[in-house]
Amino acid sequence: MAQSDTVDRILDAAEELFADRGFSETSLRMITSKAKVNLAAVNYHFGSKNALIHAVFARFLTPFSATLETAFDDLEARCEGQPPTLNQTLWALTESAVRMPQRNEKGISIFMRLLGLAYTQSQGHLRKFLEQEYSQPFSRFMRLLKEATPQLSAVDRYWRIQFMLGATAFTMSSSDALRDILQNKLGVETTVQEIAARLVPFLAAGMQAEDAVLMPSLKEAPVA
Amino acid sequence: MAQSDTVDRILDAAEELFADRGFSETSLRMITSKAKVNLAAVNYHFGSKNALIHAVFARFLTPFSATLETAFDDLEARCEGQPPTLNQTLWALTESAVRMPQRNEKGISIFMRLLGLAYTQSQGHLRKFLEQEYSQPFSRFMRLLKEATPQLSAVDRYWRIQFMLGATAFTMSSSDALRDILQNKLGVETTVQEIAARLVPFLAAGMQAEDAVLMPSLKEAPVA
DNA sequence: AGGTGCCTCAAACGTATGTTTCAAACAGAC
DNA sequence: GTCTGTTTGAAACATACGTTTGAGGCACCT
Repeated sequence: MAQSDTVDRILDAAEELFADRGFSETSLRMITSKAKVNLAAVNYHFGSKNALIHAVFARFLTPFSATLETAFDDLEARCEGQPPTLNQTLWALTESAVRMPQRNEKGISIFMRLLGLAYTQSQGHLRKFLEQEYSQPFSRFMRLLKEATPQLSAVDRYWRIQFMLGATAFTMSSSDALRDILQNKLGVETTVQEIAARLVPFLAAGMQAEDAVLMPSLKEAPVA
Repeated sequence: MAQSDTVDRILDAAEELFADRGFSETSLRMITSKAKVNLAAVNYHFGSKNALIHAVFARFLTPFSATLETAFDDLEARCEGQPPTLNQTLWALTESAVRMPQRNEKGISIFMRLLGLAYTQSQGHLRKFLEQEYSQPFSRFMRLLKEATPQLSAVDRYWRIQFMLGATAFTMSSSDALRDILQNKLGVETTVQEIAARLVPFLAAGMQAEDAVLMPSLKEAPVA
């Protein structure tokens, strides 16, 4: 075997198991036995379980954020000073994700689920790690979003970004299960690319929705 | 003390801790010590930790699904045969949630987070429990959605419902953290009602977006 | 007073977890 | 071949978990 292919085997097994079962619910013994590796190897190579979790994210996120930066560079160059539209920005992100070299057939969806879990499970260390490690492309995406939706108030934009993130993370995170259901119910096959193609228009439309009206309950029952 | 106020103290503590930290990350010892109750009381009154989780959901969900049913009844009666609009349907759901009698100041948001966790954490027993216990109002909501969006193909509708579910579950599931961020960044206070008031227009707009176009990467770079 | 159910308590049980240890195996340099 | 630093191996460690136990308390009934 190549020099310490143990490390990669651990990362592969951990990535898949974390995505399937969450972080706390995945033990080191599950990981090492799936990876066919000795238990102590994890602590030897990574130091701790938390550090392993960080490494799983870093292996995907570091090349991805580089890809994303150049995609944004291209986009801004093509727009010559004018701010890119919302659709363009969302597509730049989506295509960067979809075009990432994929380790196996499950591809991007595993990682989408991991990102969803990172936000959902209250693993303080993970959020802190992600925020301080990948703040640059994140901030840039936020800036592009802001320039593409100047009509929104900061608060509206903030919440709608959360809604976008939620729709994306949730859908992608369970896309395997959802695809199966769709297959059984309607007999339709679906790829991650097609899901993305459906998701982006949904997100763009929601992002550009009319301003929220007052809640009907505060006045009368809603009509029409 | 009143007859077994222990049960309620356990439920209160469990509800809050589960919402804060997730199910696996919350131990019975945390719950019983927060509730100022003996450790064995959980297994005595509920039988197991999983059964306690179910009880936490049932305490909220059972009255809620009753409220929701009457809300749907009212809505359909008001529409006199015509199918309710998408906005009406979403508002009926939202208002039913918001109007639930709240046990404490944190109110509905704790429970929204629990529902999000239920979908996110891969606790098989929980999803099974929720699906077979509350399938009726769920199916009814789905039927209303279908009648409110006749222009969508079944596949489009299916995916967009997942997007809605994701935006809702994800946002609500981390709404405390998000509110804190918003508080610190922009100095704005936000109630769950206000989040819901922002969420519904976003969802409705996304649900009714124009049909998805082909993915730009399949042809040329996106312009305008 | 005595007895009966329901409940609480402290302690223990068995198991699973993350981590550590230390000897053995291995690779490459001399 | 021998030495050196790195990696693997089986076993143990300490801790935390969910659950069970059995003795005790308390209220209520006859």
